[in-house]
Amino acid sequence: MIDELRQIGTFSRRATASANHEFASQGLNNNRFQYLLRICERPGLFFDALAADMAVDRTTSFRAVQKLIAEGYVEKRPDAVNKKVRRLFPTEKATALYPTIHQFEAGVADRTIGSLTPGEQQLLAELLTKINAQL
Amino acid sequence: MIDELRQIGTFSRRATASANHEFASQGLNNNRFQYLLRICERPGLFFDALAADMAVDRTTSFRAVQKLIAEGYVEKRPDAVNKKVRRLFPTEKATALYPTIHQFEAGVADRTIGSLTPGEQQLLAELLTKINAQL
DNA sequence: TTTATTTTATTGCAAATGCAACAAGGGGTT
DNA sequence: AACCCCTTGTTGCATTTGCAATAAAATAAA
Repeated sequence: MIDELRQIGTFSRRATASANHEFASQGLNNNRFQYLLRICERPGLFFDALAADMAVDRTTSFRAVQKLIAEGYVEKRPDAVNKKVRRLFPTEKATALYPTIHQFEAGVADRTIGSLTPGEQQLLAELLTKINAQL
Repeated sequence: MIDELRQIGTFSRRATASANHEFASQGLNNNRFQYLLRICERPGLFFDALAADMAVDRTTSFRAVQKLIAEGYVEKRPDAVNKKVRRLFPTEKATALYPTIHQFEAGVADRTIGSLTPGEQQLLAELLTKINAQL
């Protein structure tokens, strides 16, 4: 079982490294492409929810998003009712770039998971959901 | 398919984060527990082979191992025939600690992948091998 | 053999990471 | 109300990370 655990790790590192390399020229390396994808897909998300969602360190996530804000990809707006939360929204610049990043991610998914039969893909999804629920 | 890709990522991060936290008190955080496991299991491995094996950056791997050497976990020895390669070996201190780290990793594997039936585990291993071969 | 290319180890440097801590608001209890 | 705990955002600081570059040995090509 340890072997599966390690295979998941190396696969994950290889996949994210390829996207980081791909988007480095646009300042979206260091997993910033990932944060940006999530903010585009769930606008209004706030800092800690984003970090929890991605299962990354709160402060690392915070600073990555701060950089996205500084680069003009994300806008931070105060919540209407809760004075503590700052909601995150993609800018025009981000929504314009979103299809490209999404397509790259879809390409990786297609070249890897797409090599499985539809039945295997379905099965993989179920197995991943099961094991993820244990952590 | 993108969802599976992301599930693999979050699962991987959660799993490695838990081990990093577990062994931080012994200076084996920042994935150093992983490097150490591999060196214990394949003594004589050299720097670049280790990095390629784990699918991590060469220099990051190099410095992590340098720290393991500084902390007395690993010994670096010149190869007999090839003057370029430095082979890595676990010290007494490392071999003494190995069972504990291995057991922790096995525990994570058991609590997650162990929640699947034996048939599902076999299937997961096959699916992971297939998708890993594409990267 | 000589030259070129690849492999392996290593360092410089700027940026990212993550633990610890803090501030301040929210929500619950008494 | 007053009190306490939890949540959310934020910063300080030492360490880690990773791109780029270098040196030197090995291998391939000429």
